[in-house]
Amino acid sequence: MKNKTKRLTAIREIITSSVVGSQEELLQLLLEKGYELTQATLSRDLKQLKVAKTSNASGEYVYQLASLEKEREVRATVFTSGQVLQSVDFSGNIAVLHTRPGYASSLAYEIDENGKDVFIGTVAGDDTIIAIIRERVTHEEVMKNLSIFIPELTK
Amino acid sequence: MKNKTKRLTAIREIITSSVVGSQEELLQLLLEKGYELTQATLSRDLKQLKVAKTSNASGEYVYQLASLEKEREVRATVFTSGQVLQSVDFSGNIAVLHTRPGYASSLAYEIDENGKDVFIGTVAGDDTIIAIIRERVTHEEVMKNLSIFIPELTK
DNA sequence: TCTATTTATGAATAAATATTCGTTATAAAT
DNA sequence: ATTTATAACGAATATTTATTCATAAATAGA
Repeated sequence: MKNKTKRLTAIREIITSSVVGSQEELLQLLLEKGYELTQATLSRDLKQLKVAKTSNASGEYVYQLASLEKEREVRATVFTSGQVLQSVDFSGNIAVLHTRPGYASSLAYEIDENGKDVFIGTVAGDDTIIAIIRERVTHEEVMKNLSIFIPELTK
Repeated sequence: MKNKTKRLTAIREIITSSVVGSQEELLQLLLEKGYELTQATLSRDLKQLKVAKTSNASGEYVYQLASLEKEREVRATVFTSGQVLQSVDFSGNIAVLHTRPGYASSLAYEIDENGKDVFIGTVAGDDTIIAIIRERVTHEEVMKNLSIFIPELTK
């Protein structure tokens, strides 16, 4: 059933981009997007997606993706947007990476996760990452490593 | 009403330490602990605490603290469990210290205060500290210095 | 292809949860 | 102290959400 997959994606999009307080409300939004389903199905969908109902700072009830799921969404968005990493410079055993404003932390997180072989650690500001290169690792190796998980460098 | 504060704490404790699938169930656990209240009050408490109802990997419904609240809980635990500093790596005259997320600043502060003999300065991100080692100070000396004020390294 | 099994779904309903309304207690102000 | 406002709460109920039961569609196996 191909429709279900698309519907689940639509549900994710809706609840990440707007405040939805009940299944009836969400159901309405889905209907407007052309998805025909009942509250029973929606309840099952939400369970499967691990959507949580909680309250926000304004004291309203809201549906939201479970924290882990949400992180993954955000990360995926950052990566696919394709303009995050803007430059890489070296000075001895230090690499300085410039990113779009605000993106340094999330990129540094990825580097921490995937670049342990070449870096011993990173510190991120707002648009700059200082990454300390492991001893005896060359700049070429660093670039190669970065290119693995950051498409922009392949160009 | 002093009782409410204690009750809210009890609710937090219960849902972080066990799987609770409904308010009725939670209500029962609270009664066993000596808290007398009705489902109506519990519903209000959960809203105030920003407790979320979601589903876990086993396909059950569970109540859990909202992500931010949860982080705070975890962090409090960390302090008392003595696991802030997680690793120390060196690359030439630079030491990189990894900490639990969010702890880099406070640890860097301690290092600045107590490590002037071995470091000329530090920069902290969220979970990483870059510390620049004074010339002609060995890695051994650095580790010895760190061990003075960070219990984990003594082991 | 034909049968068996799984998956998806809606209608109806059960179960769970939130709110309304009224009351009592607590605190603040004069 | 008396009034006024605020917060806490339960009983009843409205609302919301999950599940049961039945059916149809898709998938797998022979």
